[in-house]
Amino acid sequence: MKKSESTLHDVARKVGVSPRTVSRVVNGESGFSQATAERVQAAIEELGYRPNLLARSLITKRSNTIGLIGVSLTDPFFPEVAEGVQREARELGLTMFFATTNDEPDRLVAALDSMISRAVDGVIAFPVQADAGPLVQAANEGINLVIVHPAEPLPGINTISSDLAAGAIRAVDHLRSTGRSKIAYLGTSTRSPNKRAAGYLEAVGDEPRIVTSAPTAEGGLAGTREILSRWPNIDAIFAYNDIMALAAIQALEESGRSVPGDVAVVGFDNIELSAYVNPPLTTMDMDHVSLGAKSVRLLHSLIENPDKEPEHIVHPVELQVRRST
Amino acid sequence: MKKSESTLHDVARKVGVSPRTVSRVVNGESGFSQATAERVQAAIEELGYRPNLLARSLITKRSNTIGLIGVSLTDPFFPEVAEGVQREARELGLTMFFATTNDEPDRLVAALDSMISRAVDGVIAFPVQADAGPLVQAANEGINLVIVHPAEPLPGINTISSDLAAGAIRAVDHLRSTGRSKIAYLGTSTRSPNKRAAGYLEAVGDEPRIVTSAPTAEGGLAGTREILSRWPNIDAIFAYNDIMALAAIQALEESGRSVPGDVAVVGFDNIELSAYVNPPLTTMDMDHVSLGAKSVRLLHSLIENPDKEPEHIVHPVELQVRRST
DNA sequence: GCCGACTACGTCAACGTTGACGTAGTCAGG
DNA sequence: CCTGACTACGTCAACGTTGACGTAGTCGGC
Repeated sequence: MKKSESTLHDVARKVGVSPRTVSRVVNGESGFSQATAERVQAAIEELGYRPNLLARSLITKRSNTIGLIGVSLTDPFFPEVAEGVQREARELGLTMFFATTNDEPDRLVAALDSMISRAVDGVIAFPVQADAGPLVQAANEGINLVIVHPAEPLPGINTISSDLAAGAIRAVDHLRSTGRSKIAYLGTSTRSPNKRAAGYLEAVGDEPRIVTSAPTAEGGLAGTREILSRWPNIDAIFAYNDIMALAAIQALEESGRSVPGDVAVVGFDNIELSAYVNPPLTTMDMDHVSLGAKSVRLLHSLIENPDKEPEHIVHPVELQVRRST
Repeated sequence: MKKSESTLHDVARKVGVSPRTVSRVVNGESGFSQATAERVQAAIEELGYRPNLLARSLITKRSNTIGLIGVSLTDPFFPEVAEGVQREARELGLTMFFATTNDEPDRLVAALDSMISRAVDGVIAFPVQADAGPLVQAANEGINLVIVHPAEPLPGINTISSDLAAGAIRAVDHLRSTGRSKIAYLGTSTRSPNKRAAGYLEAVGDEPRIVTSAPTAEGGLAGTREILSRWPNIDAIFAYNDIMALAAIQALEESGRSVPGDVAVVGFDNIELSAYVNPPLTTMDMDHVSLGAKSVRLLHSLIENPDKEPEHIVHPVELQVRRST
C-alpha cells in the first residue's frame, strides 16, 4: 500500500511547469511568480512531495549531516554530551548519525568510513582509549573533525577539552577549606597523562595518597578498600569520577565510616543521579550538555570555513557542593 | 589540502577498465577475472577510493540506514536502549540516524521528515507522551516503523512493549513474600492506561494506597512525603521508576525511617546506578539493551519483508533483588 | 521605437552509482 | 567445424536533484 514517492517531476507535471521551477520554489530561490509558487505549494501538499536529500546532496556536496562517534551510551556521561550535540545540531539544521565503538579500533574505523561514505559534513569523536590515528588521518584528508577530550594534544586537529587539572585543584582546595587534610585520590590508570592526578598532586602538596583501579563501580569499591587498608585515618577522598565516588561512599559506610562525618567525598562529572543519592554527592560539574553543544558549534564553524586554523577550546569545570563534604 | 574524493571512474581509468567492472569488483558480483580484481583492489587502495553511498542508495532504493527517535538521552534508561539499538544495527550492517524530541510534537515530525527524506530503510521510535499520529501516518505511507513502548495499542503498527503489569505484580508479590503488607504505590499520572498501576491494583487486592506525581527525582521526593503524611505506617513503597524509588529512599531516611528496616522500596527500570547506591535498590529489570537490540531485529525483518503482518512483541521484566527490600 | 534591464521561466548536463542489456572471445560437445 | 553456453567485460540510461546558461516577454527611458 506504499504511496510511491513523488518527485519534482511529478509536481512539475501536475502544475504544468518545469521541474527546475518547482526546485526553485522548494528552495526559496527567486525567479518565479507568486501565482506559480502557490500552485506549486498546493501540488506539493496534495502529492505529499518530500525532496530527496540524497539526490540533493549528491550534487550540492552538502548533506547537512554530522556524525557523532563515542564509546558507549552506558558510560554515565556520554549520553549527556550526545544530548547536547543533538539539541545544538537540531538548532543548526543538522541531522545526526550516531555510532559507538566500545573502544574497539575496528569499530571506530568502520563507523568513520560509514559516515564519510554517506557524505557527512563533519564528525565529532570521543575516541577515549582507542587510537586516534584513523581520526587524524581522516582530518588530513579533509574531513571536518572535532575531537572532544583527546587523550593527548593534537595540534592540527580541532579539540575541546575540559579543564580537568583546574577542576582537581578546585576539588582539593574545597576539601581543605572544609578542614580536611588527609586527602586520598581514588584514581584510574591511563596510558595518557592524567590531568586530574596532576591537579591533585599540585594541590595536595604534602605526601600524596593515590590508589588506581578501574573507572567503574567495582573499581571504586576495590580502590576504596585499598585506600582504607593503607591509610586508615584519611578524612577525604577525591575520586576520578562520580561512579567511583558513589562506590567509595558505599565502601566507606560498609567499613563503618560515615560520610561526610568521618570522611568527605568529592566526585567528578556531576552525573544526574549524584544529586539524589544519599548523601548527595559533591562533585565537579563538567556541564556535559553544553560541552556537546559547544562541540557542534565548533564543527559548524569548521564546515562553514574549512580553512580556518584549528582551535583548542577549554571547557570549564565547576564545583557543585552537596552534602558529601 | 583536501584529497579530492576519487570515484569509480578514477579507479577505472587507472586500471584501464570500465567503471562498471570496478563496480562489480567493489560489490563482489561476478563477471571479472581474478587478475583484474587484484588490479582494481590495488588501485582502490592507492587512490583511497570510497564508494559514495548516496549515489548507490539513490538507485538501489536501499540506504542501509535506520533512524532512532527518542525523547531525551537525559532520561535514565533511553541511553541503554539506544546502545542496544546501536550494537545490533552495527551487527546487521546498518548505520543509525539519531534524534531526540523532548516530547515536542514539532520536533518529532521534523526528525521523522528529515530521516525519510534521507531515505532511511526504517525507523524505531519512542514517542512516549507525544502524539503518535505522525508516526502512524508515516507507517501507512509505507515507512518501515517499530514503536517501542507505545502509549496505547496500535494494531496496525509493529510494536515492542515491556510487560509492565506482570512486572508490577511480581514486585508486589515480592514485597509480600518478605512480610510487607501495607504497600503504597508511588506512581505518575499519564493520559494512557497505566499498566504498572493496574498490576499493582491487581496484586495488592485490599485497599490501595496510591499517590501520583512527576516521574522525576523531585516528583519522587514530593510523592513520598505525601505518602508518609497520608499513611504514616506503611511498610513498603513500589515506585514507578528507579529515579522515583531513589528519591523515595532519600525522603524516607529524611523522615527518620530506615530502608529496608522500616520501609522496603522497589523500583522499576534497573538503571545502572541502582546497584551502587546505598542501599542498593531492588527493582524490576527491563534489560533495556536487549530491548533495543530486539527492536532493531524486528525492524530488520520488516525491511526484508515489508508485507509481513505487524507483530506485537512483549518483552519480559525480571525481578532484581538487592538490599532495599 | 529601440535598447537595456529585469522577470519568469525552460533546457541540458552533471553528481556517482547500478540495472538492463549487448558483445567479443573461449571452449566443450557432437 | 558449427552451435550453444559461458566468461569477462563494455555501453547506455536512469535515480532525483541543482548549476550554468539560454530565452521569450515586459517595461521604462530616451
